[in-house]
Amino acid sequence: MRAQQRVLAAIEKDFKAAGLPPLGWYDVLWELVKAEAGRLRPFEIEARTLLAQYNLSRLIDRLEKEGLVRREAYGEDARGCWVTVTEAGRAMRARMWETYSRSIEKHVGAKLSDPDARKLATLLSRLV
Amino acid sequence: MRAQQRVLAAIEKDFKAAGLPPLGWYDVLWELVKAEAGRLRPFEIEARTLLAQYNLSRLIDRLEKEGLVRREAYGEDARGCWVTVTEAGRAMRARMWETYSRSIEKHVGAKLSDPDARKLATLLSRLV
DNA sequence: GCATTATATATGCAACTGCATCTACTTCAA
DNA sequence: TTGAAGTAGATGCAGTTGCATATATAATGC
Repeated sequence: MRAQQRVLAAIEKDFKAAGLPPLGWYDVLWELVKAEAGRLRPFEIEARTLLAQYNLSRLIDRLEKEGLVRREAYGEDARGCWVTVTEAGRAMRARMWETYSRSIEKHVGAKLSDPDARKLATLLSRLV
Repeated sequence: MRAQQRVLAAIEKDFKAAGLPPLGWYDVLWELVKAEAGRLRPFEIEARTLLAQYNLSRLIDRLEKEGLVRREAYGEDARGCWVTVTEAGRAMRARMWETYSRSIEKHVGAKLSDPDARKLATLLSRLV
């Protein structure tokens, strides 16, 4: 818990210093960029990111307001929608990754050898 | 990040199911119970728990409203105060520990051997 | 001494979260 | 075919957080 708290705080701080939005935005944008056609249903994003449904719904509001994603109709089921990443969204993800990757390297990579990092990942994976 | 999120959510869920307050309360009460005379200055709690100053200030408000701690004057510096754990606070900490310890065992202990848990702790300690 | 700076804690406000519930569909079963 | 139950997503509200700043007191430099 302590380690997570420290590392997360350090990364968020780097993001803020770079004038970037919160880290949570990255996860959603990244899932969308990875997805086929750059779009997913909200419930798919939910499953991939572990965001709560009501939090995701509002996070999409914020991303949409910033023009990083678009909500589009989902034909086969009128209840649903697609969330599609825009060009601005892709650009923002790329820009965030520059800071993020450096931040991960600084706060995690620099403190563990590659075998140790792998060992850590293995141990943690048993908890999920 | 994922592992922490999952484990924390599972523990908070156990707390809720047992009708207990949030996990954060435990940390503060435990620091106070461990401390000499069952009291600490807010900034000492802050350093031990990694809570932000403004969050701690309001957490103490909530604990005080529930009668679990008391704010008392600190003679040598009129800016400061003592936060003292009450008998009700000690009882609550003990009650929380019953759920907490079982929860840790269930969500962490049961998934790692003792040597693996030690290894994990060692690796994580390098990140803080 | 006295103004400046630093420290300890609190607080107004805006943003975010959790919870419960709502709306709008879809599906299923008789 | 229709009513009950299920699913996708949104939202009102209360509680919590982060940020900036306020308040009160102490320490420090000149």
